[in-house]
Amino acid sequence: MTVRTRIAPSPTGDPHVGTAYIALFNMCFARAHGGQFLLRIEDTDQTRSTPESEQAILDALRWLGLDWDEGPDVGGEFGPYRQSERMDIYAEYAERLVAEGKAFRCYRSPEELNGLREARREAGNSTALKPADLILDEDEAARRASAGEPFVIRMMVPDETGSCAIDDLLRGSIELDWSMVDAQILLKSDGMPTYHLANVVDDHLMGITHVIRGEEWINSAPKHKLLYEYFGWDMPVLCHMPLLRNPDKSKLSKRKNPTSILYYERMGFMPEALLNYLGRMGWSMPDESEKFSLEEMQANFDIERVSLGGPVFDVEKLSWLNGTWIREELSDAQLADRLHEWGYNRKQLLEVIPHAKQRMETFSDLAPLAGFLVSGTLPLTADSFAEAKLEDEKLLQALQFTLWRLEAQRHWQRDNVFADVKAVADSMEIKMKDFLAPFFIAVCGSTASFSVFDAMVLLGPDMTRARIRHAIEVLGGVSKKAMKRFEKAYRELPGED
RNA sequence: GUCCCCUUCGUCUAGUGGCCUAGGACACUGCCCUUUCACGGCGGUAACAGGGGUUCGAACCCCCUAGGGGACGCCA
Repeated sequence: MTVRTRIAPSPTGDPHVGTAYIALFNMCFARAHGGQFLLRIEDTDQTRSTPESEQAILDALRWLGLDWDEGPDVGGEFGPYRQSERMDIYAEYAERLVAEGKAFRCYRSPEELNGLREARREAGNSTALKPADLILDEDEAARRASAGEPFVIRMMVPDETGSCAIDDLLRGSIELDWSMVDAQILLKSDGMPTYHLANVVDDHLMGITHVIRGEEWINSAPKHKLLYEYFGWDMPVLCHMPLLRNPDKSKLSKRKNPTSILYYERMGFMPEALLNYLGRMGWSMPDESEKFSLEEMQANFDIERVSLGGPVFDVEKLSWLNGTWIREELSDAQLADRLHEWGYNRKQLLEVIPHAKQRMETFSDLAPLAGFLVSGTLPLTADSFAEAKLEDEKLLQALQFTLWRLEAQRHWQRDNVFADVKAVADSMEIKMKDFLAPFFIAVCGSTASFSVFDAMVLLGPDMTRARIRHAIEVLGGVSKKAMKRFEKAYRELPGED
């Protein structure tokens, strides 16, 4: 048995807990059956992945204690788990399907596609574009081809009304209507494969026998099944895990919850405890114990014990669990080592000292000056913001707008963070000095601190955003109605789209 | 809107037709321990979404309804 977790770097480079969640279950499943557990990095979208964001994910998984086997090298210089630069192997497979009439070149422009979808919608059909919608007559196709227009390769799909049966390890047989299945793009106009092609080709080449992935993939399973049939390959057994949820039950997202593994590390959670908690999401030990190690989970793993309701990621319970790990599993000496390793080491001290030194008269000044860097959620109340000169609505707006802006920031460096904050201040026509006050309080816990931008950089994106989010909460939060108003105002700000 | 998945305390879950008067954990709460706060110990509040079947018997099987979620991209 060989299973594999496919990893997609997020645009911001944050390693997502959902990735670790899926990886954990893949790994336990594989190891419990004496099989292999492989990783595969998704690298087909150049706008998303960078060497740094890929490395960040691998590091985060290792930090959690997850390890993977060295699988077959599917074609690259980057090792077994990493997709190669030799993307041409996918083009070859795509062309093979074209030659066999199982895929076709599509020269349609984005505008044409929108028009076609609109037409289908108006006709009361699903918006799934079918080959019949897309294929141009021979003359036009030849014209565009000779004009050198960009094209993609799409797969042929049935235009019938029946359904496709997909077998899921946990859910049994699922019937999906062919009407919902569009002529999926296999190869993009830049020559890169989409997930669907790369996924099938890689899995075949890597000898994958079981695929455990998120529930969000159920709907594309018919495409994958079709591709296996087209290529004449054996299809792996599919298993779709429930999705981790926000407290409001929506799919776990950064906007509503800290989702980055880095946040939990920064917050001071033990990797063992975080992994343990992830293992309790939708799964239970046969004896229902709450605290267990990765080894224990593997030893007792049974995929049948996965429950299908989407579990809400509850930081409160995670905190309790982490507490039990600290108290029950760590000797005093071990805890000292962990603390040192975590945030009380020379390297981290050297990062703070340049900012703290000028403000110190005695060594004991350091803790009040820099304590916020080794804190989690700051103990703030609405009164904490009394010093801020902004009126309530403006204050919330300033925090919310900046938070949105920072959520989109992909390069967490001082200049960029500064530019983001400044941009919002300028567009709201608030003086920087007044604008910054609430951020000092939200991020540093006080207006008496060194540069809030340096603080944000030292704290990292996840902790910074979590603190701003927390500030908004203690200030009473933004009501649904106000949120609508804010979103509108935010869009209308100069410099925002 | 269309299709798919899901539905046990507020949350994570046990439960695979009789062991269920539905068990455990977090949170909340009462008491004990304690110079305080925690930790720990002992209690408490709290759930089978609703309606129809099947069955001697249903949280569990089937159907309908409702609710939640997901998918409908040259993102994964």
